[in-house]
Amino acid sequence: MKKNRAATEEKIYEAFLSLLKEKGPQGVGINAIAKEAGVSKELIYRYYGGLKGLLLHFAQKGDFFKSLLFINQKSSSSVSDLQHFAKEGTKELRENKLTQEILRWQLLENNEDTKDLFKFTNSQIGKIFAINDKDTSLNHAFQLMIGGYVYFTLLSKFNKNFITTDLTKDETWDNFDNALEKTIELFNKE
Amino acid sequence: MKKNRAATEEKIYEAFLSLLKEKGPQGVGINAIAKEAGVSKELIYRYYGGLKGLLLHFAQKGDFFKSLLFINQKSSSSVSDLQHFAKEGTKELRENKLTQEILRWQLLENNEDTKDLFKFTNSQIGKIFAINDKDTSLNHAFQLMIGGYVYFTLLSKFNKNFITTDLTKDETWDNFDNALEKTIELFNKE
DNA sequence: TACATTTGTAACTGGTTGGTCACATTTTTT
DNA sequence: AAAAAATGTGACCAACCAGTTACAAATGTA
Repeated sequence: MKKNRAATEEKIYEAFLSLLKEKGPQGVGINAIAKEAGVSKELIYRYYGGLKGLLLHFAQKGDFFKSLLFINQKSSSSVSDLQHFAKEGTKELRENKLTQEILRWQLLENNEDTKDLFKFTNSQIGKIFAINDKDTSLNHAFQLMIGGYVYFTLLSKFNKNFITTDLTKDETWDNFDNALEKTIELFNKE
Repeated sequence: MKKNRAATEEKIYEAFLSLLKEKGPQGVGINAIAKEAGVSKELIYRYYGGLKGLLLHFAQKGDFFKSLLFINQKSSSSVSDLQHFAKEGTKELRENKLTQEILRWQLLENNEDTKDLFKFTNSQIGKIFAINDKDTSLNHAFQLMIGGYVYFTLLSKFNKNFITTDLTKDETWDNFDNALEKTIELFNKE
């Protein structure tokens, strides 16, 4: 057979991304990655230093959130800016499966292996939604609603509904977007 | 040794509850439960029909949310009622580890075994927070914020922070409560 | 007392996990 | 060409998993 380390490393990394996207945190094990990549698992240890090293590589490369980098240029301040960030952010969140699975991961564990990955993800999330540390009711309400958006997005993978709300309908997400927008507006008016 | 089926069944059930509360969904396996109960795992199959049956028993007995039953008497309508439900609900949610782990579970899977359990849990959550199916901005905003509260509660088990917000401080949760309250107020005023 | 039923345990099956090892083959260097 | 280094594979290990089986001991009943 042909031998090509660079290509093999790429196959392993792509297999990891693919599995994380499809199966979530539970799906990324050494055996599963090796099988998906069609390669001996020994090479994962040799080239990346196991799953731990693979995660570190992932965190440093940081090519989740790729499609969002255009946003975090300006520093938000005005109300319409905040509304814009919110709308763009929620849309992206719903479409980016990889990010969703990392966020799901944070609800399951946080050990030495995942530490760096989560740290970087969080800073990116903060930028996307323009979340600052102002101690205002609006900011707290905003964070709560972003958290809710994340929650419902993750929930929708396995559950059709939250109580009576149908998470599969586009209308539901439009309603959430509008409620978020209106809340910002109301807080700003008073 | 002494033989006592009723006592053994209780030991198994308590072991299950204990493991779910401490270790979460990942912690409740047949072997772990049997070990925790100090009993042969065969008995779990014989008395409950395995994990599936144990979950069914749990769902039917429904003694999570025990401490909340006093709430869901009245049907919410007024603004102050909604605020009251929100405040009591969030407080209870933060204190009830068992409920938290079931909610976490819903983010991981939803199969034939867990179906009934989740169904019952959701109806209880709906009652606690007096969530109805009115198609208003306030209702959507409210649901989003309750979702956020659930998210941050689950997140706080493994993560100290959400972006810059310290989830370990009581003050943070007070801020969330106040923001929730104020949002209801603002929506009602306009 | 003798037999049947219930309660309980321990061992075993077949499968999966993460991790390591010895070996073969290809590529590079001398 | 010969030696050395890099690349890749499959087997192996110990630990775990769910589930089943065979058997022992206690309890109930005839």
